[in-house]
Amino acid sequence: MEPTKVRTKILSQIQHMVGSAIIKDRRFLDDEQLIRAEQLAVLEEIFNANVRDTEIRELSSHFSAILRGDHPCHLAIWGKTGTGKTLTLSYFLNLLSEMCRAKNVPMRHEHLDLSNPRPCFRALNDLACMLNASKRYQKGISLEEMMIRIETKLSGYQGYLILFIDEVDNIRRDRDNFMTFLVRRLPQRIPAKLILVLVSNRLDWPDHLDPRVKSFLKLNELIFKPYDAVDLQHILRIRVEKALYPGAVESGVIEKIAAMASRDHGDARRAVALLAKSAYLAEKAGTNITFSLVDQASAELDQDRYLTLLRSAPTQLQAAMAAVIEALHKAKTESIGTGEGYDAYKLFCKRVGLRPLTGRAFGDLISELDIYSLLRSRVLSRGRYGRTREIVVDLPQELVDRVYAQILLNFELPG
DNA sequence: TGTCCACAGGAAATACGGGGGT
DNA sequence: ACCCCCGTATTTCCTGTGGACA
Repeated sequence: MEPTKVRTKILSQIQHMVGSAIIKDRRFLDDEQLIRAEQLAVLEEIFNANVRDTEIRELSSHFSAILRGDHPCHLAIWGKTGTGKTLTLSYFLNLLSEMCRAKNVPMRHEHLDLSNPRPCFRALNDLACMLNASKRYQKGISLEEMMIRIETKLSGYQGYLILFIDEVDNIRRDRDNFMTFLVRRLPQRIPAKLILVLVSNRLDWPDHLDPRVKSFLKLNELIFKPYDAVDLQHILRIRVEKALYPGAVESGVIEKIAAMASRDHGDARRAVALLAKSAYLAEKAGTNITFSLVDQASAELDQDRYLTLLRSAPTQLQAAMAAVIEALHKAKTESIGTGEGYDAYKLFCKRVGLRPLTGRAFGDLISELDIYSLLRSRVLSRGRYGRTREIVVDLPQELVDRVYAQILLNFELPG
């Protein structure tokens, strides 16, 4: 047999034996693993399917002023997570900067990503780092100093400067300070033509802004609508094509995933995550992706969210959660009050050698857990028996067990 | 109707870890 | 080495409160 034939034969045998292998390139199931260029390539295909058409047209009309030498005003963009704000914008800005270069219009753009919350100081520091105006600091330098460094660095630049600030409302403290700097102070002190692109996922975002800043801020608004089921289908098809072998997906599955995701939030990232999880399950089970696997994947994805959230949570928060679970278990009732929770917490801390916090602080931990929806708490007055928070954990028992086990693991305790 | 429980939750004070300037 | 500044976490201190009970 000639070599190539052997090759083909073996390949086809392997193919046959691993007939269950349905994933061709798993990187395309996880954006984190794609390099920037690939992400943009995927995005381009999505745009080619006329998804996000209106948004891109609006962006173009907003920024076209630059090519004419005008100074467009700032831009506020609103859209929920996973509606492609960040990617669309960076795609667009890259394109724009190419055009500017071709036409000899000086333009630079920077992307400040605040997707995890940070205080004003860190945000400024990050900005400074991006502009090479300063090294990375943890603490210790005054805000004023940081601002001055940024200004000095930019003092020689005369062209357009587009600052793309992602998730602005994630600035926890001193947001007004930060905004005042960007909106009022910076434009006055640097020669560049500054255009801010402020992205947020809350519609009411500008409302709790210092009125003085707000009146100063001339905004153009652009809204990213959540993807609808049809958009999501396009997006998923592209992924399926790149990541899976043909025929791996049973008919109707894409439609189902798209429908589920668009019903929830229209979040493309979650749609892709659901596809990925389904594919992994299918591969493990040695079948194609079926309806029931999608359901299963969806359930597991929900649970994973809680577990990863908890894994990276501060120890005190984990201790509080474990205590609540224990107390609830011992009480044999649906709910417990803050006092019982706190007692259990102190006990738990003693067991794992953790210094217990005050009752006051414990209350805050409970509110935080509530925000993460790991538990539900509401204040309840029991008349002469005082006021307390009624704490309930309304997660499936299986998940509660897994959460508890995970916490014990983190404390390196035997189950 | 008033009392009083068992906390909630705001504000200010304090502790702490880390860095800069000199 | 010293002192001061910063942001963050926690404590301390405090006032407030819905309703069962007398």
